[in-house]
Amino acid sequence: MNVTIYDVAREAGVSMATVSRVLNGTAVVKEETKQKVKQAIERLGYRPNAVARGLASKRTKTIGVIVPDVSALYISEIVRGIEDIAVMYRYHIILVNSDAQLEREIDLIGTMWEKQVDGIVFMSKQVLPDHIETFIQAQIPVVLCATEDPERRIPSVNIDYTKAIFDGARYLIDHNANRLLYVGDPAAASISSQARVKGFKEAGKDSGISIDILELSDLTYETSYKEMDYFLDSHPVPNGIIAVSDEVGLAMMHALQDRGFKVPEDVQIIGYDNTRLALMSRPQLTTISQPLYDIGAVSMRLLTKFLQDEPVETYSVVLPHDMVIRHSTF
Amino acid sequence: MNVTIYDVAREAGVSMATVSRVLNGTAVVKEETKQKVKQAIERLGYRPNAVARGLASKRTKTIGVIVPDVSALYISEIVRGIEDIAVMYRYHIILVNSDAQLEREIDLIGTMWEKQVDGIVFMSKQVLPDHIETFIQAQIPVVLCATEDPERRIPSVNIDYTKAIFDGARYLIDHNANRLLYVGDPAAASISSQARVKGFKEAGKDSGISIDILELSDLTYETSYKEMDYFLDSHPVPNGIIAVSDEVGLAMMHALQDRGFKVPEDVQIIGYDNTRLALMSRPQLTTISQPLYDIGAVSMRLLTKFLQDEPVETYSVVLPHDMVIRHSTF
DNA sequence: TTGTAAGCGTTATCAA
DNA sequence: TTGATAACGCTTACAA
Repeated sequence: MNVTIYDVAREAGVSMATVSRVLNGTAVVKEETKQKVKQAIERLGYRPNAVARGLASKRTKTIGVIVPDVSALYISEIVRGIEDIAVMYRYHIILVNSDAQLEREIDLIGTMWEKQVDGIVFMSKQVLPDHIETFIQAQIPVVLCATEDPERRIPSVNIDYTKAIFDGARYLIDHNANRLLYVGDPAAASISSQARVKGFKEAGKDSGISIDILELSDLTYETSYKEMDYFLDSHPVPNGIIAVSDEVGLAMMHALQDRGFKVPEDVQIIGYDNTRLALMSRPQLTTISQPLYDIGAVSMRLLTKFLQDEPVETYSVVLPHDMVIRHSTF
Repeated sequence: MNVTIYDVAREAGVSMATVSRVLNGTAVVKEETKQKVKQAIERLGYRPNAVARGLASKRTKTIGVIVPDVSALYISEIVRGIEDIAVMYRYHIILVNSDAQLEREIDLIGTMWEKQVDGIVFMSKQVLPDHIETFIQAQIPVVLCATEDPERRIPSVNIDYTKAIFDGARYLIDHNANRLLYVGDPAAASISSQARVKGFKEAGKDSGISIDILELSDLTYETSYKEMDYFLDSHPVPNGIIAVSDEVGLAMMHALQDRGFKVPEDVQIIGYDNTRLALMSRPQLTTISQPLYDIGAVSMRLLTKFLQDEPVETYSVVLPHDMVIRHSTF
């Protein structure tokens, strides 16, 4: 059998209440007693049982983290941010993958509820009424991470996707590009896609600028390359491209280069995410950088504020994005 | 206050034991009673409290997953494998990052103990006596994932790193390379590094083959590029290279190409991991593929066997690796 | 087939 | 400053 708080109490010649007190520092204990208890703990190799503690205190010091897929590069970076801050505040995270499926997401929120997590960091393509309803029903503090509630009823941490793409497009325009192409997934796929397309369109409203959009069926290098290649058969070559990711940006670069076009002379390209990929192309890729780690970290920090009843100024945190200028643009 | 099993019992007009029985299917319950209970659960929106259940049953259905850093590409892929199988067996995972620091690792094992996890999937550079001791003390089933106990006291899942590099080197030799270079981190850094270097040396024992090793100070693209560039100043150009990762392989390729060498004509290059990166270079990178997802999945599966007292044939599982031939080799 | 009641290992509320 | 003791919400003998 395992050593319990009761064993420690007996060993130290005090009551279990006192042991609990020195363990949690919830009340003043005479220094001498405290030492006795600590020594007993040491001697017995006692470890408090977090489950029992969770039951008694109704707080598990555990956060549910629901993501579409940890193995996605940008997500694992965010998760790292979440976990680091969680540890800092003495929380642990239960990590689950939803594969971006609504039913599974709802189900997972329920499971988190059963697990009595103190809070949830939630990530998904979009937030639907079903989500909101479940959150409310479960009565668990939630922070949306890189995800937004259109009605802003749930706190969230994001960057301004619209402005990010807008800035990128403006940069191209300011550097003499006038035939712009945005390459991404179908805008219907997620809130952030819609936001990006919106930014692109806004930037292209100038006179003399033509804009076009290439919707990819998926966001892998191979598909992007092929579909761009196909696109070029029937469309004039753009001289400015913004891609939804560095991987797609790289595919664009290769598709163009393989047709004999020069980057950035003939066409300038901007990627997205500032992954290591952007460094490994020739020329190196200019890219829009999202502070992924920070998005995770700030989400978790925001959640801790709710959990500790700290005052919260901003419910919808917007983190600044950045453009990293390399050599695929002027 | 939350709905408890007691509320359900009253609502259904049965005892809480009966409710527990229909919940867990631990005993036969009359169909009629079962229906009553189920309806009561439905009406009340009851969710069992996993913490209370964990305390009473002494099993939390939770697995601790200790990794150096989730945000590392290959690790997040493994974690995904772990989580998928965990879900399949109705477990959840608590994920923690150790940053490969011994002290933190030991500490985390202790925390997992407090959390009363049913088992641990452990990943680290190496397994030291301190680890083993802590595992034993905690009395929690552990599976080492992509990590090995030199004395094989703890079950583990790996690929045969020695053979993987050996195979790669043999491939190069069979394709007329006779000046081989292995590029990796210092062999002292981890068990797997040592294993790889060993495989390389073994393959190079043939007459007429010269082998060399370049130890990188870190494994990023930039550093690798620079250190290779420096290396080439004072060493003859190898005609066959095996890199410790695709990223490093890519750096090698670029360093060579920038000096005017042709890949694979002048020098053949083999990467490691079969990441998406390998597809994105020109020429595309031949690479040694580790089944990362599977390593995670099999680790977790193995752990479930221990947890459910299923018979286990192999304590040290070795998964097959693979060579993906592309265009950086003949 | 069902009910009773004793844990599980803490925290938290009273008293002392 | 400390000690009893009642929760916490469930599982699990043991009875019935």
